[in-house]
Amino acid sequence: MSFPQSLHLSVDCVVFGYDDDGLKVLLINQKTAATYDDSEPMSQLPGDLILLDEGLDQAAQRVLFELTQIKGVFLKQFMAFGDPDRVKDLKDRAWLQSVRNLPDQRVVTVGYYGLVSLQDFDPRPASFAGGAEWVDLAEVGALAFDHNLILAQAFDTLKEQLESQHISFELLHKKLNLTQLQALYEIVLDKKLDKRNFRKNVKKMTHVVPLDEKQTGVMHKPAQLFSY
Amino acid sequence: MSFPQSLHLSVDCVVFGYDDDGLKVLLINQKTAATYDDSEPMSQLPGDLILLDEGLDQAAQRVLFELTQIKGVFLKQFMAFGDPDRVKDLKDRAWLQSVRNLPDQRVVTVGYYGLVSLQDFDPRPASFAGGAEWVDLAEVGALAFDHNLILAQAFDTLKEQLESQHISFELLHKKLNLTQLQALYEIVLDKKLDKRNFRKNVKKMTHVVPLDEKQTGVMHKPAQLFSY
DNA sequence: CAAGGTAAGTGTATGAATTACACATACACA
DNA sequence: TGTGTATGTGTAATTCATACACTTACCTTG
Repeated sequence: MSFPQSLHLSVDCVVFGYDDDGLKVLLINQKTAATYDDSEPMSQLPGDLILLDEGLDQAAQRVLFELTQIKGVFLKQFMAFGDPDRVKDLKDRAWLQSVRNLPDQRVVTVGYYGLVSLQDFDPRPASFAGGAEWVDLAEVGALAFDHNLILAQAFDTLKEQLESQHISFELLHKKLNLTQLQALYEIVLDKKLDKRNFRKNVKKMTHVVPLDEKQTGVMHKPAQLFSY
Repeated sequence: MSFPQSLHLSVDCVVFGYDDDGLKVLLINQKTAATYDDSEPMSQLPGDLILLDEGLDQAAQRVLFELTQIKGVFLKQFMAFGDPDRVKDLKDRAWLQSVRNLPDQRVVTVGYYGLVSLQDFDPRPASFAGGAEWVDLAEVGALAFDHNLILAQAFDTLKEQLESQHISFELLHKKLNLTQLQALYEIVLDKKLDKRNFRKNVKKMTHVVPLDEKQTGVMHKPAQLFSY
C-alpha cells in the first residue's frame, strides 16, 4: 500500500504574446553546453522544477521570471503532463545531464498559460542569459521534450477560454482599443468577426470597462481605450 | 539551476454516481489503524501515489480499481493540487504515518473525475476492504486532506462540461433513455428542463445515438434507449 | 380480455439572440 | 482648409430558444 517513489515535478509556462502582426509564444534556448550530437541547441518552453516549499501557481511565476525576466503575467494552470517517458528522448538527455543532479529521474510537469500584449512586455527580453524570445506561432519548430504537445494543448485551452466569453482581458489585463481586441480574437479563433457585432458583445461583458484615456498620435479619429 | 527535490505525486479520483434519487460520490474510509485522537476515521476520495512507470491516466484507473474494485470508468484529468501544506494538517498525519514510508513528504496530486450510472456499478462495492461507498453529494462531510476542495472543483468541472454540450455520455458511456438522461442533467445543473426541448437538443448531438433496444418490463410505453 | 394507469413521444407559435450590412465622425497631416 | 484614415454607430432578417398539451404503447388488474 505504500510505494517507494521518487520523481520530479516541474512547471512549464506557455506565454502567448499578441501584437499587430500575430500571435507569438515565449521560448527560451537551451544553453548549448553539451548537445548529444552536432545538432542545434533546442528551444523549449520556460519551465523548471518547483521548490519544495512553494505552491504551483507561485512556482510558475517564479520560474517564468527567472528564465525570462517577465513578471506579473496572469498565469493559469491548464493540465499536468505525466507520460513516464516524456523526458527520456535521446535529444533531451544531454541537456538534462548538464543541468540536473538526477537527469534520469522521471519528471511530471504542470502546464500554465497566459496572454500578454507585446507592447508592454519588452518584445525581446533576450538580454537575459539563456536567450528568451518571442517566436511566431506559425514558425515554432521542434521543441525539447513534449513541449510541442504542451504548446498545442495550451493554445486549444486559450481558444476555448476566448470563445466561452470568460476571458480575454483577464489574461491580458492591459488597456487596448476595440480594434486591437477584435484583431486578437480573430487571430486566436482564426476567423473574421463583424466589427459592429463584436462591439455589441464587448459592451455586454461587464468586466471590460472604457477608460477616460484615448488613443493619441494617430492619423484618424482617436480610439477609446478599454481595460479589464 | 538544479534543485534537490523530493516529493510525492498521487492521483485522486472523483467518481460521481448517478441514479434516480440523486448524485453521489464514491468515497473510501481510511482503515482506522491509528487516528491521532479519538476522532472517527475519516473518509477520503480514492487516491494513491502513482507508480514510477505508469502514466497519469493509467494511474488513475489502477488506483480506482485497487481501492474500490471499479473498473472501466472514463476518467478525465481536471486539475493538479499542489499546496505545499495540503497533507500537513494534524488530522491527516496519523493516517499518513500508518500507510507511508515518508509520511512527511510533500504530496502533489492530480485530480480525475468521472461519471457513472449506478445501476451498472454495483451500488455498494463495500464488500471490498477499506469500505468504499457511494455518498450522497449533499451529505458529504469533512474529508481528509484537501479533498473537499478537490470534490468541489470536480463538481464545477462536471457542470461546465455538461453545459457546454460536450459531454454526458462520454462520461457515462452507458445506455440510457432520454428521461434518465434529462434527470441527470437536471440534477447536475440543478434546474428543471423542458422535455420536448431537451429531446430536440439531444437529437442535435451527433454523438448520442439511438439503439435498437427498448426498455422492457415497465408499466407504460417502453422507452427507446440511447448510447454514446 | 377490457379498461385504466403510466411514462413516452411529438409540433407549433412566440420571443430572444445572432447575423449581415453602410455611412457619418474626429483627428492628423499637408 | 481639405484630404486621408480608422473609429463608431442602428436596423432589418434570420436563426435559435422557450413555453406549452395531447396521443401512443405497453403493463396490470378485475
